[in-house]
Amino acid sequence: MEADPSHTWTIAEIAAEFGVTHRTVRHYEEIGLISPERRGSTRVYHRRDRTRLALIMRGRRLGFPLEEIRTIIDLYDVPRGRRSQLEYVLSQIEQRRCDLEQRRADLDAALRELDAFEAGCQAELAAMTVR
Amino acid sequence: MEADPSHTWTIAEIAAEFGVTHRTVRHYEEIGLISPERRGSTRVYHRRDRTRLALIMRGRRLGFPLEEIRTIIDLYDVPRGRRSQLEYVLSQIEQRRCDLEQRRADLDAALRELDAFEAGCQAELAAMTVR
DNA sequence: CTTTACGTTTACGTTAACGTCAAGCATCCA
DNA sequence: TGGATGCTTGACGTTAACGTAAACGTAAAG
Repeated sequence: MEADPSHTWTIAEIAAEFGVTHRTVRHYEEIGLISPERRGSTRVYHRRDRTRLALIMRGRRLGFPLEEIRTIIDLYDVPRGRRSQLEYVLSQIEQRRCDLEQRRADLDAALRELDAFEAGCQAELAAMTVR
Repeated sequence: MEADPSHTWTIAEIAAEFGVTHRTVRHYEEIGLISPERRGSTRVYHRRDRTRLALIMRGRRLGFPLEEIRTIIDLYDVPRGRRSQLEYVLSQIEQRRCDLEQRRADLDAALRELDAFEAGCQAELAAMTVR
């Protein structure tokens, strides 16, 4: 929402924005998911940190453990200067895609079952209404 | 895979089939996710238990906590004799659908980002190959 | 008849992901 | 200047989802 690329945020602002406590934000730093700048002892968050936080939160909504989230978002930051590195990243991408598509298959199956179940309930309800 | 509806399974068979330990299966019983028959002190699993286990495992793959999985699969077993019960179930179904669709949105976003990132990497690789 | 295989309960241990104090600086503001 | 506010670092507590070990029953198999 901020256009200025040099804008920074405090831990309170970041926590409020993502709907978590500052303890949570610090926990993510402890395990190396983010690494805000320090001014003195105070943490200063940049856009890069917000980007990573957003990815973390989405990973959480999807139910991924933080360790797995780390491998995912770190993938976007791996240096890709050499061909071997690029090829490694590409292989990891395939890996991730498989995982995500498996999940989507499960999700779609769950949604279809829910639809069928709802239709059944609606039918029952209609039958009750009639009599 | 078993046609006979009266077929039963031991805990070892069930655990092997779903790729978990017997401790896990017992844990699910402890928290009331399944309730196998008892013959003496020995657990006897029926098709109903397998069905629920399958739902549990899918919930796990989707990253749901067991408590949430319970509310989901119990929904399929709520008595729906009275209109009020049916209406409650239908409202719960809507609730679940919202949740699942939010997840699918997140999942699709993640997949699209992955696609874009892969395309970028492929382009980089191609540029390296050319020069 | 005792070993082996499989089952049971009880209970403490472990890991992840934070929650929850406590105690201490820094700064703003009336 | 003296709270109030906001930030910091410990460090112990908690919940979920099992792991793991002990100690015991039972039934088939050699």
